[in-house]
Amino acid sequence: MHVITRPKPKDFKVLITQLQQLRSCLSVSSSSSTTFPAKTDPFVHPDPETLSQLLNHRPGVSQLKQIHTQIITRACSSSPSLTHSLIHCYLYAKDLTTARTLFNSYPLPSPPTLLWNIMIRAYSKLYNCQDPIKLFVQMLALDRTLVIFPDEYTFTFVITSCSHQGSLVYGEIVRGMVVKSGFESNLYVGNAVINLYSVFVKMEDAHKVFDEMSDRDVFSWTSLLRGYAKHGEMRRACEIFYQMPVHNEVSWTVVISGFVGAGRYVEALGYFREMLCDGKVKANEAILVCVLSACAHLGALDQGNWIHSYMGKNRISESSNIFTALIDMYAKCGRIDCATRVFNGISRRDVHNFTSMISGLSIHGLGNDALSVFYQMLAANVKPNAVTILGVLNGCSHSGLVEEGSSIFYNMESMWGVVPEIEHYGCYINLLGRAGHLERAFEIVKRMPMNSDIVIWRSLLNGCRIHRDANLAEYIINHIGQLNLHGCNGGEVLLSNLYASLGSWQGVVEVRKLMGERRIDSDPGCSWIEVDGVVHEFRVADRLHPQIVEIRDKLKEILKKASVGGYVANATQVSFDLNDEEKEQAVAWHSEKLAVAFALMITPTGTLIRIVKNLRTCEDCHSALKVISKVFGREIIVRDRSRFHTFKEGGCSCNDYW
DNA sequence: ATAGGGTTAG
Repeated sequence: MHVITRPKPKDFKVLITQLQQLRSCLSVSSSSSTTFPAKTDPFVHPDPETLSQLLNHRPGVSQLKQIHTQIITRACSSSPSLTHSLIHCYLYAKDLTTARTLFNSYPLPSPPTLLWNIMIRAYSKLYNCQDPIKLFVQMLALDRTLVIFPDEYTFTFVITSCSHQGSLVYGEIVRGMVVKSGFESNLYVGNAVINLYSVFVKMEDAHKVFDEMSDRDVFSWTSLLRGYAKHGEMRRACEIFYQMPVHNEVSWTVVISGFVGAGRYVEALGYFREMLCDGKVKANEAILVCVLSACAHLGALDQGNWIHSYMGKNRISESSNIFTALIDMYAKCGRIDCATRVFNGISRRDVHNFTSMISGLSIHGLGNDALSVFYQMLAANVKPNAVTILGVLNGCSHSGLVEEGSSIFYNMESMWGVVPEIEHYGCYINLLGRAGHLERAFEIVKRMPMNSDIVIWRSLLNGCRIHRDANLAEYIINHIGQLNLHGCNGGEVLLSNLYASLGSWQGVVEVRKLMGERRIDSDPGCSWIEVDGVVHEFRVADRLHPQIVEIRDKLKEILKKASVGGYVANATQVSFDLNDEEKEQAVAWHSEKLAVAFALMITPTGTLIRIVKNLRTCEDCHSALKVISKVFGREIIVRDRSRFHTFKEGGCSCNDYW
């Protein structure tokens, strides 16, 4: 039994006085002033009717407990209507435990359907919780003579709960009952079913239910839309989006986040702009978080800045999510100073805020700062999560902080309860490999509790490449061969790059042949550059950009000047998705070089150039950009897949360690 | 009553 603290009589007096005032205002009962000073002192012993009315005013937790105490001491806790109100109030106050206790002690024979429904709904909001289904099963097991049956509300909540907790099996069982009982024609129930199928990407089923519905609303459309968007089927998603009769904040969010999830950031921003032009829907927090994420991925600083000021003007509340997204955006757009300013302005920082800041410092190669924010976080009693640890380890890795990284890696489970996943191993192995502790790294790979994946091998081989350890590299390649890892995409690219950097052209040719047979493509390289608020996208050997001919000519000219400045083309990391004639040009047409040529072509002399790229910068581009920064007197900031490189006067901020 | 959002190693 739960313990209820006795109320302080004084608090209670205030409450009852308030109620009396309220009654007289509403003139609910003109006689109330005469009934109160009756036989017993109402300040100590309010009657059940007063208690019931007090409950109707949605009291806060402490008042609620006082009323509850009174109900118990006045011996009216067996009153169904008072229990009913109490349960409502405890759920409103988010105290599910007490609500459940009351529910369990509900006077026999059974709580009415309404109470079952609100209990199930309350649990379904907890997401990862089996209780809605357990309750539903209990409800079904009731003696049928009680005439307590699930209704359309029950089904809506139970199915929603199945979607939340990822239980398609239960969902389909419940759906069967829905169909039999005829409740599927109810709009809310039907929508819940569509959503269920969409969450599990069973789009044929979702569509079927949708098509057979007699009436649909924006929820039906949005649930269907979300199914396609989450699955990355953006063509279908857009079709549905344009068929919808109305668009609201949620439908726009689903489309924009769908493009972000599919890595199509330019389109995500395009839809955001369309939403603003459309003018019917104002951006809210959810949409801005998505859009900031798109800006972060693209390095679209101008648009990110615009959104930051838009939030100020439109008084969008600065929630934790927004702070996290802003820090991430500024950090990934190269403005670690702005990210820090946002971070410093947060009064109560949560895990996500800290994590975003730490990861941001790490990609800027500021390992020591990342570590100090991490320690600051621990001092503030904020518990790091799996992502936080990845961020710090990554920071250590970029700055060669082997001892600090090791200490965090070996203590993460005991100190913060974060079990090392393969990502953490990958990060740690990367740290050791880069720092030249190749044997130690390899030992860990062999002792890991899980199978190593291609990322792990790539980290190790990258270490071999940096420290020119051909023996270990060969050994690892043989090892990978035995593990038959060739089947997974990325393995082939890795192998061919490695053979190439070891100078084994025989190996390169073999792998390339294999890739051709299996029709394996490497991820196409892609760079973005924002000029005057417009993001330009360049792909390897791009032919799509409207000014591509000019850009190519400009690039030839640039490389000619660069070679005078000491640049020598280096094709050891050529990707092999090109044919022989294109091969010699392959390095020359890497997307970041095209982007730089474009920037040199259209931006004023001396302007800073900022480029974002989806893959790692190859050695050739890295050395070319160093020379270009000197020859053309430009600072060039490139964010590649793993970190920032600031090219200035012939050098790079990463000190060639990446 | 039912639909939407952030950080994530290389």
